[in-house]
Amino acid sequence: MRWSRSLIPTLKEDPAEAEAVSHRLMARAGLVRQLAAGIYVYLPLGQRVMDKVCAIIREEMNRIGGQEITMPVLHPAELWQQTGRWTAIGEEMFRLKDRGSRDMCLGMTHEEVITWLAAREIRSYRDLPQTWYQVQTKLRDEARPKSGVLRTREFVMKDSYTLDRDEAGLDKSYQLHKEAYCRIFERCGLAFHVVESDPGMMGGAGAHEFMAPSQAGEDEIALCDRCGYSANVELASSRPRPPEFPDWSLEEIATPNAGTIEEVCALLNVEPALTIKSLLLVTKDGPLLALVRGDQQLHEKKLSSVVGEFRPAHRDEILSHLGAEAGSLGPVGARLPIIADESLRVGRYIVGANKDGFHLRGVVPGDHFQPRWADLHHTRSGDGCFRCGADLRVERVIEVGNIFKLGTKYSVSLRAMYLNEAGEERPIVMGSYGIGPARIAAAAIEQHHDEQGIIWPETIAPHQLHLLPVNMRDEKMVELAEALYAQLQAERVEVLYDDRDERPGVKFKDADLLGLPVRLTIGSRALKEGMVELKARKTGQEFRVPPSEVVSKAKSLLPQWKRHCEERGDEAISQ
RNA sequence: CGGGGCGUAGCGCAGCCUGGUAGCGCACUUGCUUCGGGAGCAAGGGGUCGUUGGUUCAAAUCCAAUCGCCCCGACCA
Repeated sequence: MRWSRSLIPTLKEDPAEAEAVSHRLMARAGLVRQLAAGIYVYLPLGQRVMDKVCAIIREEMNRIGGQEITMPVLHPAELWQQTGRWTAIGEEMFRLKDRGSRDMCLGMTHEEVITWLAAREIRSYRDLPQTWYQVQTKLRDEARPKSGVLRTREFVMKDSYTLDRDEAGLDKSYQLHKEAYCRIFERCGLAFHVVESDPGMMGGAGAHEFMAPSQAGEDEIALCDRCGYSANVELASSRPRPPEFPDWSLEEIATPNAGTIEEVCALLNVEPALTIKSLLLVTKDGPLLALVRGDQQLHEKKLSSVVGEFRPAHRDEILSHLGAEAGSLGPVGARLPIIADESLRVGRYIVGANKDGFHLRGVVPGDHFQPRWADLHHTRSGDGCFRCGADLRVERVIEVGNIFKLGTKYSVSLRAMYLNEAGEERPIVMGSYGIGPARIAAAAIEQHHDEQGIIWPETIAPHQLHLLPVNMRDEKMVELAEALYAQLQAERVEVLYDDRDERPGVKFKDADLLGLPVRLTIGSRALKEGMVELKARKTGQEFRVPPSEVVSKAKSLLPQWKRHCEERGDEAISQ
């Protein structure tokens, strides 16, 4: 590709609205432009990256027996009403009416459509298993689009769905997807973790997420380096380190004007881990006192998975149920259901006395009050792994893929059935699997860049080689550049030829910004000795070679590319 | 949806507090010089100051409403 004839609008400065590294670099390198909040145009280089990523995804999906289809973006409401998601999903779904006033929506995911298709095309156990996938645009009216292409309202997703006759079949399909996904992210040059995740509204029996470490991520995962435990913090269990418990006996102590944990701790000169945070909540079954250790955070999702929806109590409710203000609440003597975090099973603590200005010291949970135990705390770095006890590490990550065991949730509601050998009607057992190619591209940039710009993994770089003649007014240089351009193309090396009549500094800066794996510089310095220069973007290594050796040297600097070419035509792994 | 910030030339910004009719850098056009890390000189083109309404002799500037974008939080199939 000749730069002079291409749309590659690089920017010297960061766009004002871009904060995340990948957002800044994608805009500056001329990969994307923003049309509106969470809506992006992919320019030629950005499109090439997306094409590369999608090609890898398609290869790996086909390898596990996936068949590509394309489902519609526009869906009739009826399908979504049948599964209950028409009402279960809120404002995140784009809804509209057609000219006949029929309710329609824009597809944010395709379980409904795929199940509709399965319901009408699958009849017998002989038709199973099946793996169907598409690479298609999803629309979600996100409450807050952010971080460039990391969270957008319109985005391309590879989504696939497996159809099996039973759980065992699903397990196998699920495992194949898990392995395929690992290969995809590896080939795209990403560092990533596979973690257990919360199946959430997708319903079903199990789920994993593929998480690429990055500061720009929105999720956090807990990792154990010793036993390999890894989970989204939404789900992760941990054992907070117990403090040294003083040998307190039970007594009431005055704590005037000390309401918050910090104030109480400052007043009594103790660490927060020796206190208990008591929160009065209102559930649909009435008031409930929830307890976590003073240095811990209540994990609202964990609690609501145990007690259902809840809200904090109002001041008058607190006064009427416990007879004290929020700063002096405690479980002792409370005539309320109490739920306490597991980490409180041991120790002696300071708790509110349910009497303004007083606390109780030396309270032993399970002894002085009887709670129901549950995992309610937020996992933090340094907590003990609940499996092996080693220190957990909490890392910020970008979710680049997820896999769900759906089970029969959708096949039952949409009547996607098959007949087994005995002639009995059975619901199809389904799985659902998603990957965001734009997130892969952005995560790759987040993980591979420096002050000067992007450092693309070879496999998803928009081009392999950046051909840079230093001076386009030097006939000899141009002659050689043109010859090498033709030769490299003939050898199927993807070349971006910077044939612009720009000053060298501009071209070098842009080359670093675009971050193609190999730069081929043709300049007067080396040319005097009949040489040209090859430089690896990643390592900064430079090589002087005669023009005749450019192709072989360039290829040796692109091992991934070479291996990828050799691998083409691999036999598919059948299911 | 709650909190905060910002909308002035293609991009990045100043001007606003203290009203007097718009400026800087980059980019762009032309010419000359320059050519291995974002060149220099000279001459140009380009802006209903997000929008609407109000105050005023006069509004980019003050007031109100509204739209848009970003960040934090809530939410997130």
